[in-house]
Amino acid sequence: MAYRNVMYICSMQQQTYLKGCLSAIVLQLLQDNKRMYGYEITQKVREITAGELQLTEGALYPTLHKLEAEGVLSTENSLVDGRNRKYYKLTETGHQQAQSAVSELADFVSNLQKILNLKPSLG
Amino acid sequence: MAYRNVMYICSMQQQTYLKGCLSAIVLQLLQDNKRMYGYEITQKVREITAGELQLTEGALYPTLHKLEAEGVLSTENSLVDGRNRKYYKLTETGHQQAQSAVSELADFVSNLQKILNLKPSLG
DNA sequence: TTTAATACATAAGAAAATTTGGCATATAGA
DNA sequence: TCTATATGCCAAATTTTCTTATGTATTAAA
Repeated sequence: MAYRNVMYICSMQQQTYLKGCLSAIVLQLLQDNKRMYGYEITQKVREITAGELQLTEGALYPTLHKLEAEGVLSTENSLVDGRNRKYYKLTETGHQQAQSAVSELADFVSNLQKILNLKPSLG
Repeated sequence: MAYRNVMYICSMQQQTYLKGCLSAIVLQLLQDNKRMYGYEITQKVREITAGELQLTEGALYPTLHKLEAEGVLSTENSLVDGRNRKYYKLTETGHQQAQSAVSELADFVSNLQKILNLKPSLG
């Protein structure tokens, strides 16, 4: 059985901050790429963040299933090199949801930065 | 009885993204301000983010208690205008923890931005 | 005197991710 | 050939964390 917990090479703390952002990250990636499969998403995030962020499969797949159940994502299966892949892409309504989720996340990030960059107050 | 749920004027979505960041936000504010009390923290965040982020008391107070129990924060009570205030400040070890937590959060924000700003891939 | 603001606190429940396990195929190395 | 690694999907139990809903109490303004 293969060793799975690659996570420990990442910052434990940053993983904590992921809470709540996972759906938005998935939606953003699916706006940038027409279709992606689960494993590909985990690798993409790892690549973009130079290994600093690692989506766990235990978190990702339930999220994908939930988004599909909500009608935000649709799927199509394909067999590649003898291995199954399940591609996800945004539905029509999914595109709208993705845009609003991503813009809200961007706003949140901007608010976080305001807090982090805050100069010491006098008093 | 006073009306409590001021939260509905904020973005529900952004509140979701808060998950996991609350402690780090508190620690950052306490690095910028020698001491703060709970209610003050909620108002400070509201002020900094122009009302876009609202820390709920139900989330904040347990977090403050947890950080105190961990030895990150210490408290002192004071009576102001007939009302009790519980001031929190960073302990010595708290300062170190605050620094690492905040820098990790900053890294996380930077990673999020990489994901959000990602240009569409070819293919 | 009722409402709103200030100020603390707790408890039940939901939401979301983690942990930990499972299944299966392909490939490279010892 | 045996093993580890990489690829690819999934689910259940648990834990963490926040939301929602209260409770208590003082001050001030309408």
